[in-house]
Amino acid sequence: MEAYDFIKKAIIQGDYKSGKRLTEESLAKELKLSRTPIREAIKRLESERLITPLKRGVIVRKFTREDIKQIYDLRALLEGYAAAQGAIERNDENLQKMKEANDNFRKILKETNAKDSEQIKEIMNVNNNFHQGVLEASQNEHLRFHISNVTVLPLVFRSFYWYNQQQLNRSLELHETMYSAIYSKDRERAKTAMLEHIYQGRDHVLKHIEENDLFEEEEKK
Amino acid sequence: MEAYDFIKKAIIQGDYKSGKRLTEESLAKELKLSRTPIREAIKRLESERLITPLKRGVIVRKFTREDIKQIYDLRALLEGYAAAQGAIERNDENLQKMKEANDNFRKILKETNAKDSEQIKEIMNVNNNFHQGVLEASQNEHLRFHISNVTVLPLVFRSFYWYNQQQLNRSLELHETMYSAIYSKDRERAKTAMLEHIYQGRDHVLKHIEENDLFEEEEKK
DNA sequence: AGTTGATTGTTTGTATACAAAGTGATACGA
DNA sequence: TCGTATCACTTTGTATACAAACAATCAACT
Repeated sequence: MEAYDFIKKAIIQGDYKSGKRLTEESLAKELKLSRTPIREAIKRLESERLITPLKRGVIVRKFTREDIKQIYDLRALLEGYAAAQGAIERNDENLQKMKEANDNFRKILKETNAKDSEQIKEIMNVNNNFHQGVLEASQNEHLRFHISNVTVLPLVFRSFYWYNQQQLNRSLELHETMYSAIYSKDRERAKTAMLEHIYQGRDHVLKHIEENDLFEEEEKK
Repeated sequence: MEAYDFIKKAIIQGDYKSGKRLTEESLAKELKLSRTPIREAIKRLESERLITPLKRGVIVRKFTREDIKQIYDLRALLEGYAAAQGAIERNDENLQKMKEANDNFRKILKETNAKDSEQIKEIMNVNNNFHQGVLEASQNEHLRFHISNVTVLPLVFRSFYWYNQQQLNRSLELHETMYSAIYSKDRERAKTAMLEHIYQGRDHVLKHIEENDLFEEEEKK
């Protein structure tokens, strides 16, 4: 369990890069554990598809452009639905959580113009809290589970590092639109804002990896 | 791997019933394996949420009415989207597969009025093939993965056992509507038919378990 | 009688040893 | 030089042993 959390975090944060080979023994040595708990962690990560099985051992999963597009489409579908449902089902606690996240978001953007890594972590955090709030508002545990599997990808996680100030402001704006829509039980407006927010993220990520040529192309035959 | 398949199948088919305690040793004895491969299987099933971890060991997951509703809502969302996308992205191979499934479906319904368990298995099979075809047509691997995790639940799997002839006919009808909609690239009609098909399934399952009082209620405090 | 504590047995967590299977390198022959 | 066979090495798969955590039972004390 400890091993699972450690490896998962390392993958999401990009410490273990795409394509990196993970062998049980080296992980065991690094985490000072035997191979047994490592094996369990690997099996779980495999079924979450964060790692790819080879004929022999596993590597950290590689994502193609096509993957990114598909994943964001899926995310838009799921989170759009969550926003729409949330607008109907939300309770006071949910509203509270969303509001708090947005207040903090605004505070962070106001206080500092410096884009240091501390600020980015805080932004990732409030962004996460807000989405969490929307999800909880939807009152659908299963929806929540599937979204969390879609959101956890390294590229999604790291995307905030490449946002500029204007994009961050737009994000906050959309969060606040969502909040007010969910508050006033406006399904459609909540959904629309969520979709724009997510597509903003998608375009941003795609552009970033295009510009930086971040994809090692898959092997050509 | 072998252990994983075996246990998963047993759960889906209902051989291991909801709430059944699974201990590593007894499974090891039953499958004539050591505990190690059993452990891996259990970890995977846990992350697919087919089993629930206890403080000590695991049990086959119990589903509540609320679970069923949420799962079907999710399935409608995902498969509805798959149908809509499929109507745009489908290729000849996809169409072929869907058509074949439906032809077989019709044949099965025509040939036999007897509702024996052999027929039911065949129907589950063609139904599965058709949905598979729609999924493939959507050309979204990630969508496919998530749907497969939603569809695999015991109650969903077994639902065909309780369909009557009229409901089966209606299912086929909807399949054929979907096929023709996807063939002629009619997004909306494809989606609508899929939604009706899935909600038909949901209402059916809910009614069945209501009538047969299939839920042991969760413990009351 | 009811509550608490100790004891015993069961089940999981972790480590390790050994077998099996894949990978790579080298040497030999065509 | 190229291909192939063999051998050594690495890495995973499985079994098993032991330790730790938990559960259940029973007894003793209030």
